[in-house]
Amino acid sequence: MFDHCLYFNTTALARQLERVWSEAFKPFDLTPSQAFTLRAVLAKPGMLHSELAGTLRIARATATRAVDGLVARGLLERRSTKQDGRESEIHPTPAALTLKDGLNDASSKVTARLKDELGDGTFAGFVEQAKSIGSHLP
Amino acid sequence: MFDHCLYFNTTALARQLERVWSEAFKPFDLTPSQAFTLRAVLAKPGMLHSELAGTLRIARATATRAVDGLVARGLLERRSTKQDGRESEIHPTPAALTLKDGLNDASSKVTARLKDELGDGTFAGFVEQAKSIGSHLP
DNA sequence: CCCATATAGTTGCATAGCTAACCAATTGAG
DNA sequence: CTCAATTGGTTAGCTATGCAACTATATGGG
Repeated sequence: MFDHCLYFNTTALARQLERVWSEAFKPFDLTPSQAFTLRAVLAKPGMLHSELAGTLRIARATATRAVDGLVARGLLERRSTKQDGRESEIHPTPAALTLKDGLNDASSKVTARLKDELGDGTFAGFVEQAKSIGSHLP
Repeated sequence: MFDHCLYFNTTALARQLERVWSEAFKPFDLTPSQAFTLRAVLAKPGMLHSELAGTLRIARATATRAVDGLVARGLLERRSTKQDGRESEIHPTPAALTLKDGLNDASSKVTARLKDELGDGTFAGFVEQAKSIGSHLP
């Protein structure tokens, strides 16, 4: 019925992938959103909220809530900057640091598995196209 | 940072497309989900909830709620079937019938515009790949 | 015929996302 | 220097989605 619809097929695929990545991060008891938020901060400790929103391509409000959740879980903490009283830096706690390699490994593993199952070229080509299409949209 | 991640890029694109299609259906005061639900039922009046869930590739519970919303808006109605007391058919109301062509036109228009902006081959190829990847996932 | 099992749909609870409106701090034009 | 405009972040309120547990109705084996 919506066989040729870009919206329909992309959103449906996104929901399927949500399930696959949920499974991958389940050992850490983190959802994909939480895991990606954490990975972003672990890759650049001290980043600001707006920077996180940009990195994750989500709205600032959503970034606020993602950080709230991980602060409550004891994995992130906020520190206000000296220079600008509006900003606050996001830092991983020691507990988060112990997860860093595991999270990155879990991601690599699921990626490698899918590349294997789908074919390496298909995989990379699709991701490139997704980025290219996104770059043409508002 | 997540430049080569299938999950990340697909979900990010899905969110962008959500915005584009929201705009397309705004004249009808319908969200994309509502519009697609309605289009599915208009294409096959009397379909059952589980069939709708299958068509839209969403969970049955989500289909229940989508129909709830459109029943409240006076666009759909439920009718229990004679044969099986568990089932209920979903039918468009007369109000919904007047929207049918408009909705399908709006979809065609946004699709045509994107095909034009992205290139016809890119568009179709991407959709095919999305379906193919989905078909390899659980 | 009756109970165990299966199926259609619903409900409860939770997550993630958005926009719009807001607060607080900074900046800059006059 | 002061006040208007901007900017970083938060809050409120909404939608869509999922899973798990539930209700109610069939159905089929003994």
